[in-house]
Amino acid sequence: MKELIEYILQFGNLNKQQIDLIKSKTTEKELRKNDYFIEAGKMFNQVVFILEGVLRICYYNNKGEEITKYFVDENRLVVNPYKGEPMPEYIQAITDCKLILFSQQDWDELSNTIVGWESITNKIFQKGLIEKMDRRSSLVSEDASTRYLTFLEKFPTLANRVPLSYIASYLGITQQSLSRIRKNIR
Amino acid sequence: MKELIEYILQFGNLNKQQIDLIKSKTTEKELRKNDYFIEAGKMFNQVVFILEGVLRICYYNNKGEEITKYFVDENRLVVNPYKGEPMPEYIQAITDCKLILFSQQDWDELSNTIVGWESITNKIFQKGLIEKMDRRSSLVSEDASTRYLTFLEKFPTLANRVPLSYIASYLGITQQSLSRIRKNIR
DNA sequence: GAAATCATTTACCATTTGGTAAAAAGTGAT
DNA sequence: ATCACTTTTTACCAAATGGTAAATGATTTC
Repeated sequence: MKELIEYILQFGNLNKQQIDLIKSKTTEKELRKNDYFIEAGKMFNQVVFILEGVLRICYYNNKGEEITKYFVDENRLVVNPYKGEPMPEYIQAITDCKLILFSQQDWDELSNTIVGWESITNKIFQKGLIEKMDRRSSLVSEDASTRYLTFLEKFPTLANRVPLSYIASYLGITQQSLSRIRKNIR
Repeated sequence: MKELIEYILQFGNLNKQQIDLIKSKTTEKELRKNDYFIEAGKMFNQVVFILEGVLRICYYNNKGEEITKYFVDENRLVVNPYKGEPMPEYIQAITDCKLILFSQQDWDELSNTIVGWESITNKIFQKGLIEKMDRRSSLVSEDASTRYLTFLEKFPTLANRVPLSYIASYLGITQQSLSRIRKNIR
């Protein structure tokens, strides 16, 4: 819980009362490895903070291949970018996870009590999007080896606890190619 | 100017007085084809609305190749995602352009007078980012032909007025490859 | 309108990546 | 330890893409 509060305080100041109010809205949830947290087509009306573990966002492309779009690990918030619409993607636990949950409603209604809450949540959301964009941008216009090396830099804690097939589809290559690349790098 | 106001009104309601205030903060600017609007490393403290023409955002990768990261065409706002930091990328006019400009300060200070302005600008910014992400996401995990076809769908007005070399680098392929792909599609 | 310049296509071959399949390595349960 | 199962690596060949260079086409300038 400390981690969550520290995370939020990066984006604005809060007093003890406000922090307690935020805490009072949380629930905890655990996921087992391979559990789906959200299925595509369903509503995702929660805000999620990852205490432990790794989630991935994935979907099926028009050839029916499962594509990993993004990874999210400890001390990050997962916010629904398509508020009010069904999720177009799956959210799956790659490892066992411990999560802190807010209902989207509670999360939004905190702005009725906490002055500046909307500004904080907008900053959080925007920073997340910009970071995601930055990480995905390097996946275009670089060859596969460079993409893998960049992945290792940008997700330093992930390489050893995520199946290679997920990393391969994140990088836009087959797992055979990724295996070859890993061999050449050694 | 009508186009700008219509654009903003998509994100929230404004009365005539507020609209006039917004209008009073604008200046116009024209660019010739190939002019750089912003150079990498310099500050970009403006908000730009494109009345006519096409801009591109580009940079040089670690191999010194010029990479087109994104295109922006008519009736879109260009907002600096790295407020307070120097721009890491160039913004260049691909065609002759007519722009409407706000200084970042004027743009931000409108929230002192217009209730809900911050909410409107956050929505604008977030929608832009989500759209950009959506467009760029399909560039990973699809083969080059599919990427080109997707580009034609997502930027239907651009194919005929943008040099192919820019499109190629946006798609992450050489212009020779793009030329081959275009030949096969015909 | 001709020359010069820039953009696009084509050609050739080298390199990278994909597709299919099998082998090897790792994991978990009994 | 063995078996069943999953993940990762390897191998082989086909297909796609890159790199270099030249030919064609389009645009600008004088």
